[in-house]
Amino acid sequence: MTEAMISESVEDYLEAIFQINQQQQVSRPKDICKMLNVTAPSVTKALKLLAQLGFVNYAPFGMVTLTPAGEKAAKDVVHRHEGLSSFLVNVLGVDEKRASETACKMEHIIAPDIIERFISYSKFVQNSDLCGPEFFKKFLKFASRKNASTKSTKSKSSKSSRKEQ
Amino acid sequence: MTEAMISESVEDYLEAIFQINQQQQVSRPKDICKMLNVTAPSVTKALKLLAQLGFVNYAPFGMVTLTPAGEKAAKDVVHRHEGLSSFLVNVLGVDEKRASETACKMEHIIAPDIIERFISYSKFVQNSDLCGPEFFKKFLKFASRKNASTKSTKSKSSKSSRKEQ
DNA sequence: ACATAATATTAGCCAAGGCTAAATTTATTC
DNA sequence: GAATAAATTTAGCCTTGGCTAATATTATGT
Repeated sequence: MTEAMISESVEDYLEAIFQINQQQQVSRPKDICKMLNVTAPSVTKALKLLAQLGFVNYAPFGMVTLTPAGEKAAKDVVHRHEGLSSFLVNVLGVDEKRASETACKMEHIIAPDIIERFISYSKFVQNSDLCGPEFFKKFLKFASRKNASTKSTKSKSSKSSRKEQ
Repeated sequence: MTEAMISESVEDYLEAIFQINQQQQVSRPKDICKMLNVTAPSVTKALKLLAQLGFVNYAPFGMVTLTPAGEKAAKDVVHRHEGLSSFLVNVLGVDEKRASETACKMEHIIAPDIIERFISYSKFVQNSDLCGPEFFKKFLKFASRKNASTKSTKSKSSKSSRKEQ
């Protein structure tokens, strides 16, 4: 009923600020620009919105920190991001960089309980000895075989299955 | 280099038109409205764009059909949709309806080669006897255990994808 | 065939979230 | 402590893709 709905963009900013603050206590707009690949005016505008939503402490020309609510929301996004990213890496064998990029998009659009399923699955497969450690290797072989016979992507190089661009 | 980039919205319209045409040869704007939960003017506007992109045959007050290019693009979207949907149902145990809703969002944002991974995985797990038929059941149990201890979703169901303002 | 209902279209608005250019503020350097 | 550089903000534009209200067209029922 309350809760105001958080847009994808807002989630991205929260996540970015959280990450930056991990390393330097506070965020400056410039850092956020770099992290999200947007221009400075976009960041200013976003910060005003975040402040208005009660997620950040912000005053013009000042440093940016997360409020408790912002911290909570950010941690939630990060949880989803990391869970999905793990899934992509550990279950599907996607390389780290692309897994993170992909998680970054998935995290906003998939319902939380389904995201938890992804996370559970990832954990399950890793713990489970129902299928040996063979399992993952076999899948990678299976997937690359499929890949070979598929028009799907233009996939530039694709010379060695993993890490294609 | 060419290829013009297809937006999410365009993909949704293509998919909808394709599905409708499966059952009734041609689509009328009204059907598209219903399928996508948008208003008639939105459909008109979209159809003009689709026609301009060369994906549909459309004249005001006329029926809508897909051009060969539109057909190709639509089939591609449908392939991704069904593959992802299968994955969600068969690997993660999500129910059909929500799987379809979720696939509908995932299909636009995940790179094609990664979508193929999802699809491969789904097939692999189903064929593979590396892990018995126990595997899926055990996972469901595992997941519901996890689930119990999670606040996760209010899930409000949002009956049909778009438009929750 | 004509009145009414159903469909489509046009016109124009709105919000989100980018962007550039210009102005302002803060930092740095001699 | 000026002068310049760097960072930030303001102002205003643009595109996408919805929407409503009003208009126009097509279909239907008697």
